Amino acid sequence: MWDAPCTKERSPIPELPEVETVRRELEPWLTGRRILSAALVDAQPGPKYANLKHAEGQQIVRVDRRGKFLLLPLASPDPQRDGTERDVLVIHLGMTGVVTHVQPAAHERVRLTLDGRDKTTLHFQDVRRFGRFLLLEEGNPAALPTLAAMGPEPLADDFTTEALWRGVRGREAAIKTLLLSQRPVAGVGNIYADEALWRVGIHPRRPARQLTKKQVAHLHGAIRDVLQASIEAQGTTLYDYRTVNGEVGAYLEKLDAYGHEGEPCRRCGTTIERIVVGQRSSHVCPTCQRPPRARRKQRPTRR
DNA sequence: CGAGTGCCCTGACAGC
DNA sequence: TGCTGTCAGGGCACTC
Repeated sequence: MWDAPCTKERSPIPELPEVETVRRELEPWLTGRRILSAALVDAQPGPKYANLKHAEGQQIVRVDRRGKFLLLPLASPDPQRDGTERDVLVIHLGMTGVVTHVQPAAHERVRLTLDGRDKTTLHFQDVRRFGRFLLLEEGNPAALPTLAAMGPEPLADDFTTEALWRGVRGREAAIKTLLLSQRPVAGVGNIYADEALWRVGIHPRRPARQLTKKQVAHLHGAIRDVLQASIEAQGTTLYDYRTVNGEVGAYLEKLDAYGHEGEPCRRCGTTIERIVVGQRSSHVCPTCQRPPRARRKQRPTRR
């Protein structure tokens, strides 16, 4: 079981599997509902909550997901716009975002009222305000640059080894930094990046251009495996998380690298280290994941 | 354009 | 006890 370093872990950081779980919960609730009102609660207007008023009167057509973004396309009641222009309600959970029909005790940022008979209020709670809840007007995807430049969905058919290879080939940046950019593939966050890299024995700091095509093929498989397994597990683990106060084992036990600093590597027994890559904490086995040669120190500038 | 850095924000926790 | 400092991290603005 876990020693002290892990007991302070909080609820899971929303990555793709968690967001997909939320999407599946929202879909039957929200599909077809009309938004009667949209309002900020404990929040200041700003780009994170842009154009919310435009959602009023519109109908939620679907509940989609793109990477870690929830996308709710809206149908306008205006017949001139219907079918041609579509606004999209965009929700990003950030670190602490929660969408619920239960009134939160604090930190509610956005509230929607919906038509229908039950669960007619949607609350967006976000303690740390890293999340977003905004309306994206069609034709303005540049308002969310990460979404606009996002790579293929990791579990979709177009995420092939070849696609990942194209996304990382020749790049100088550390492979983990590149994965977190969402550009080679969508939805990979800090936890699953560490997990996938551990599985294939690639050091997170290794410049992407140093990877062989075979390594990229393995990485491609590992990303899919890790995310697929997590999605399958989330149905129960995330639910347990919400109901069993303080219970952390079910979630973290599935991970091999993330959160295991100071523990033996499950493959070779070497102590897992925590390092920083691209200003994000990273967990590596120094034996399985051979570090790249230290960068040559720059010569001191002469004077 | 790619790569790197700092910032946002708040609660949990360590240390004194 | 209560204060101060540190940490966590997705996405974005900014610089070079």
